[in-house]
Amino acid sequence: MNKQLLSQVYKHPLINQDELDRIIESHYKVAFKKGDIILKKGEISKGYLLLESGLMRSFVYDYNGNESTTDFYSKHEIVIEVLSLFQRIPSQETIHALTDCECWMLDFAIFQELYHSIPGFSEWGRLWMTNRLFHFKQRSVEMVTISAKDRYLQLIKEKPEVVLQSPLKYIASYLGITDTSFSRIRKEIS
Amino acid sequence: MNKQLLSQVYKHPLINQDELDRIIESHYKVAFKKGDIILKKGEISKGYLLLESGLMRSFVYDYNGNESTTDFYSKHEIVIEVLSLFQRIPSQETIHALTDCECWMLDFAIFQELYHSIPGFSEWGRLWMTNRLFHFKQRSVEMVTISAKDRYLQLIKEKPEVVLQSPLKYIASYLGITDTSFSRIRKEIS
DNA sequence: TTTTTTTCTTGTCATAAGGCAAGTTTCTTC
DNA sequence: GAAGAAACTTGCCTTATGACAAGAAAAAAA
Repeated sequence: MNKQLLSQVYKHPLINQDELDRIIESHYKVAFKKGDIILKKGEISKGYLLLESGLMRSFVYDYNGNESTTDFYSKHEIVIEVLSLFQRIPSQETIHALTDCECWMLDFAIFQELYHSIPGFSEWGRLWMTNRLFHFKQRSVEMVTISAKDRYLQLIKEKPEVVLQSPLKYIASYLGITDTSFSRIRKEIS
Repeated sequence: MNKQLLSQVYKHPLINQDELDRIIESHYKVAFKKGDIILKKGEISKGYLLLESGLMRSFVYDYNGNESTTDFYSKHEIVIEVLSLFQRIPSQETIHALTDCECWMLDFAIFQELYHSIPGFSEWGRLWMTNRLFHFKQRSVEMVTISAKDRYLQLIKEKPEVVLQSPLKYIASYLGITDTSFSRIRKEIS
């Protein structure tokens, strides 16, 4: 078991070595093929994943029934549908592997056990949640205050792997524009 | 001490009566005047508020230096800057009272104590956080998939008090458009 | 009340992005 | 490797929203 990645992700001042080991041992390995659906709209999420390698995306259907990509997940990131997992309700989102992926899985029941028995782990969880909240708040501001072109340039900087590995249409739907417009922006930039 | 509001907000299956009382007793009353700044960009948040009455908004400065309203808070809602409070870092956001407000305040240190000694409270907190995350994720999708006019109609439905009490320019910046455009939309609707 | 400031409206013109449709190019898969 | 299906590009025209500026109305201050 390669603990490198896991111990890096769960690093936190309030988590000691024993606890860290316990957390790490609770994960198990899973793999997905390109195109696999990890979580489907309507299902209840059973746990979350840590990406060892590969690329995933999550999306929802907007009011017009079009897919809208809400996020990309690349290696060393946590792939999770928070609302479905923690409220035990059917997911609005669908999670989709864009490449073959290797992951570490943590089941909900075990997560709960760790969350309530290791104070540092619940701090860690809150910290993570806080960052996500910030991410989406910022995103909702940027979606209207920055032009699509600049949002694209920002994405290139922050997640170059996405631009290299994802089909254009998913990037376009992440940027909130049509693939036609995105194609034009891309042309303009290169 | 009016416990009505507080016990309603903290209602959760895993919090028993004793615990609920302990939580409620930890809050103290504060009042703000219209125009007051509750938290200023650059300060570290000292705790959070529960609005008994009144209206507040939070905003950030976007890349062009313009104010962008990120949220409105009306009565019975929690007014908080999550990132600053939980990560103990200077706030990006500013929180601003749009009317006179009566609030219940909970200090960070006391919150932490409750969070780590009452399991139901940390569940409650995570649940709340989950809902906020959902809110902003959805908002970031809607900001580009729905027209400004429809976002306005939605706001009227969901938070009519905002439309009645907030100056037009803050609503416009919440919708992500200029006040000029918003004025035209409003005209068109009425 | 009068003055000043802020908030809101309206006009004209510019621009980013969308809708639709026709073509290419690149992947699948049989 | 040929056929079909996706993915991507390009052209033409429309539309939502922005930028700037002038003025009206309302609210705050004096």
